Amino acid sequence: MEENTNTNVPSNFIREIINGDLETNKYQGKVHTRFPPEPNGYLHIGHAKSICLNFGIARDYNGLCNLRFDDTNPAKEEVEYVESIEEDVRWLGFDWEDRMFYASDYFEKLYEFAIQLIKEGKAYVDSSTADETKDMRGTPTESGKESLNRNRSIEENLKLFTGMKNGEFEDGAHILRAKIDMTSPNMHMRDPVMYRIKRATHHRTGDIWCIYPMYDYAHPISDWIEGITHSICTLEFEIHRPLYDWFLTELHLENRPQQIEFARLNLSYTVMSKRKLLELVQEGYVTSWDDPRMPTISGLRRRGYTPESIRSFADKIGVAKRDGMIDVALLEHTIREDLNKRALRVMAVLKPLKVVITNYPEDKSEDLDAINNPEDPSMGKRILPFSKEIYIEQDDFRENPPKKFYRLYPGNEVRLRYAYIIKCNKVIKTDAGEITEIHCTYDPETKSGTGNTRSVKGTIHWVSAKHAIKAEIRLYDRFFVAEDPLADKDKDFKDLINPNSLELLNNCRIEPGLTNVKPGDKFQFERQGYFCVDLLSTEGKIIFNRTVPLRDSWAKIEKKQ
RNA sequence: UGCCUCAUGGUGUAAUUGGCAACACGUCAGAUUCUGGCUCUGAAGAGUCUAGGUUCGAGCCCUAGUGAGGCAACCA
Repeated sequence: MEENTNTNVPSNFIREIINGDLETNKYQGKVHTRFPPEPNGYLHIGHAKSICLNFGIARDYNGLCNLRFDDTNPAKEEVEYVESIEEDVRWLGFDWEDRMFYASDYFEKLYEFAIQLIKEGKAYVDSSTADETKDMRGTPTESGKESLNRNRSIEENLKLFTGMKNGEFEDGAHILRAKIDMTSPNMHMRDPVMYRIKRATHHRTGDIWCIYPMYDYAHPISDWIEGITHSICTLEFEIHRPLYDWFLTELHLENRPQQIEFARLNLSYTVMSKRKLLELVQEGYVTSWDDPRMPTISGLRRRGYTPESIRSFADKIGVAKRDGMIDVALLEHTIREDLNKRALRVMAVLKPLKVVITNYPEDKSEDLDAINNPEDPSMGKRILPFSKEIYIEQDDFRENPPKKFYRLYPGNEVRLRYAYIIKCNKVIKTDAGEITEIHCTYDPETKSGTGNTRSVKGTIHWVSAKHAIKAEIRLYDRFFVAEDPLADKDKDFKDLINPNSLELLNNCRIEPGLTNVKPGDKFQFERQGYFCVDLLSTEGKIIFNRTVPLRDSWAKIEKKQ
């Protein structure tokens, strides 16, 4: 039974499990997954892995995937996060149709199940303090001790738990615990907490409840209620699985979902934990959750990443149980791969150097043809104005060229892309020796598209000085200097922030056709990289973010020298 | 001195379930090129953590080690 129709995705252990379940007809041929974020922060690329995994499996096996908000802790959760999560999942290209749920949808049912467990003697109310509970739990190597309240009568437990629900007690006065085994080598089985009293306004249920279920209790039941077959989560929950199964067993539930754990994503040169990302935002190391240097979905979106590139990345990294670290180079590869096919080519000069073409008529200007995307002829052509004074990239001129430098230097010729071959005759400098402009002559016989066969080693980009428009361009680089900013536990990861992660250029010149760009528009600036119009860009002030530079083999050659 | 899990080129995943270790990224070289991009061609790079065992045959099965990660919120 080969249900996997997506040939881009290599086999993985989760698909093996599903294939096995399909063969044994464990779930009557059904495959139903879910993506269950807690709405307490913004989604990041690690979540994208999980989203692509869960929705991807549902798609490939003709199954379903739910979006479920795991909102059992009102102290940390907000609607703002719910909304951003919905937006991000949708943006990534996935559809939960009418299956958006909340753990809080099941508060009533969860409460009834808790009563059932109390009645069967499998749960009890403990009135110990939090500290006492902690002390009694033992350590990984020493077993715990039973609470004095462990043997309360069912009637008393019922009365107390009802009282907890009805608001008769202070926060922290009691908890409801599952009666399992205080000597278990698995700490999570030592009478885990099922409910705590917490007076906090829940973003959906308001003040209706003052007791809230814990994750370990709510999650298996929520999965079961929704008919989830494969409950996929990250490795740190592995040790919770016996508890997940315990609740389902003790509640006598049929068609039980199974929890499967995979390794979370670690990406080099960044951090992924919500707490650390929050720290970066709150302490002003970045401007916001969607700062283009953030590994959040919204940050990547603003940086210029496409949903397609992120999905392709998720497919390429695979799924396994061993934790490792993925090289950002792979992420960068997927966005280049995607944008290479689709992005309009355009000329932009980031650090302008004026070139005067001395033998070109003063008032003349020409309209030149430029190809929009050599990878896709259907994208057509555009017109580029040319005139006597142009700007080229400062990096494309050297007064004293190193070996293998094919660009402009005194006495050398280069082709101006889509225009003419020019020759550098003179370098104009200030008294201080600073180069202010270059004087060149052009060869009128070498106009692009005229069939002239004379060729030179280098081709450089340019814009016409009097036609070009100004723009601000933000060059982003990796946010940390260390591959794993958390590797050294004695060091604060914030000390490893790359001081040059943002280079702001506000004197850039871009071709005039770009006057009306809109936030989110994506381009390849020829020879430089992929750029995207920033969220805050306006007609009066155009702002571009560099998504990723082009691969640059010259930079490698130069570095070697 | 516990319990759970994991171990395959630099990185990340595969390996028809016991049959010549493959793919992608990265790296290097070359070809092509009006983008030092793309594309194309080729190369280097692991003999599968270690030691035993079973077998005609082991990355895969068994035993014992070693190393790494996780587990002691009224967080998820």
